[in-house]
Amino acid sequence: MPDNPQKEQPRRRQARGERRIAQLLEAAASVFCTTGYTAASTNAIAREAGVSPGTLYQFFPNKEAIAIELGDRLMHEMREAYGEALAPVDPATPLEEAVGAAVDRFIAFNCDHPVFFALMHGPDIPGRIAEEHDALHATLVSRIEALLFSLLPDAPPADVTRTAHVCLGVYKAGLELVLAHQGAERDAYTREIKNVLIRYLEPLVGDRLGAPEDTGDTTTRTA
Amino acid sequence: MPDNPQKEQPRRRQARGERRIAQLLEAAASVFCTTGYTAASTNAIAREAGVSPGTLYQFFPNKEAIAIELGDRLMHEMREAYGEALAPVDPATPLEEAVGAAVDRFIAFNCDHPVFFALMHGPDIPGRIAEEHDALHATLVSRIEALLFSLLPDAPPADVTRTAHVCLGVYKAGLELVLAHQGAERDAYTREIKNVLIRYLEPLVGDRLGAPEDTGDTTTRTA
DNA sequence: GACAAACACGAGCGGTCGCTCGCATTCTTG
DNA sequence: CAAGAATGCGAGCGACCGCTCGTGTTTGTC
Repeated sequence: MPDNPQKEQPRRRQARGERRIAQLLEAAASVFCTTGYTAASTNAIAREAGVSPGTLYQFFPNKEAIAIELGDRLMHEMREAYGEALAPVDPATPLEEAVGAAVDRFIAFNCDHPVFFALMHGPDIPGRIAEEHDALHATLVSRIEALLFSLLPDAPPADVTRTAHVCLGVYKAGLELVLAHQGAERDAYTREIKNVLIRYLEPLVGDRLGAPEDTGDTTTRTA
Repeated sequence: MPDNPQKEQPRRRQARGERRIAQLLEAAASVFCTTGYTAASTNAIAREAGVSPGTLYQFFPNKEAIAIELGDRLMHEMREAYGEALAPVDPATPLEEAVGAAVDRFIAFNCDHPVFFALMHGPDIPGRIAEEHDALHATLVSRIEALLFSLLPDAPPADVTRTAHVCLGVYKAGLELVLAHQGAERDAYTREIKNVLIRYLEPLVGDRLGAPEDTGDTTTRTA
């Protein structure tokens, strides 16, 4: 057995091929954005890229692979550019700052790459992309959970998890509103989303700072 | 010209036909729920209803008409059962009560009719359903605007509109979370959505009642 | 019972879509 | 330059889908 059955022989790509791949992915992003994944035909993607259907299938085994490759590149770019937004948050950071920074980063990424939203929120996406989305979703939820738990060590875990899911859901709804507007209105909606999240979380953690309520707690204050 | 060109002759339906129509709509609701509108094939709907494709087209001119009829019936049922949730709100009602009642009503309706969510939020719905959804959306936004305006007569209209859109977006995100859970967890998420909305709106209207802030305003207080 | 209208069937038509295949062209390598 | 690999083309295959049509069955009316 000279060849391993599972190992696909790595075709030696020429520079031309790499250019075609990038071109096809760009065309696919455009078509996915305007029509969604299922409604996007491979012939339309090839036409948008100015090549023939056969050429498209020279570089991608099937339609799903196009979306997967696009999703992988977006994920990589996201982790590279905004990975720190996923990093554990310093508990000393004011709530407004932490929420504002995270929201700004993710909204900026989605505004720069609208196809990300189209791929992740389509109801008809291929299984692999759905897996990636679920993984990202779970990562974000656990990050938010960690932040909340560091602020509310005595809260029931189920409540923390639920609150984290609500935060992420609110962010996604806000993202949709933000992407639907432009310019000053877009900024105003971004501001509103931060307000929603801050006002939602403030009563939970607000007693740590500056706004003491007579709830009888004796938790230590930072600063 | 003995016949009016635009007037479709009303076929005399027998009781059997009405039963078939209800049966087909129920099957369509089931298929739409599980696969979405575009991915649902008319053959699958007919199979689910236990009839042949030809029978389906005895009662519906095309696939879109099935979704439209389903949407119309849902809209009618919604207006009949929960129309009062759309009615103008008495400005004297406490915020918690108004928000809680509206959220409860709409969430109950969506839990009873999950196909409503599938039809209204699919990205591939036919134009007529999209129109109905937009109309409903606009109605809800203007209702919320009216409520907000009655509480904040001196706020810029653009801000009121934006706040209304944010409220509706938050509600929709919450609806998705609520529908994804069951039992006690579902109730807990419902409670959280109300919290998000109340805490978001409270700082805007809270100064009308009990929690005066030294913002220097001299607006008259009710009660 | 006679007759027409409504109901029911399911093979199949026209069309689209994902994808293939045979062949031409361009690049790399020796 | 020659040979082979990578790239490029586009007609078209097979499958599926929305929908039709000819035919047969049930129901209502006289």
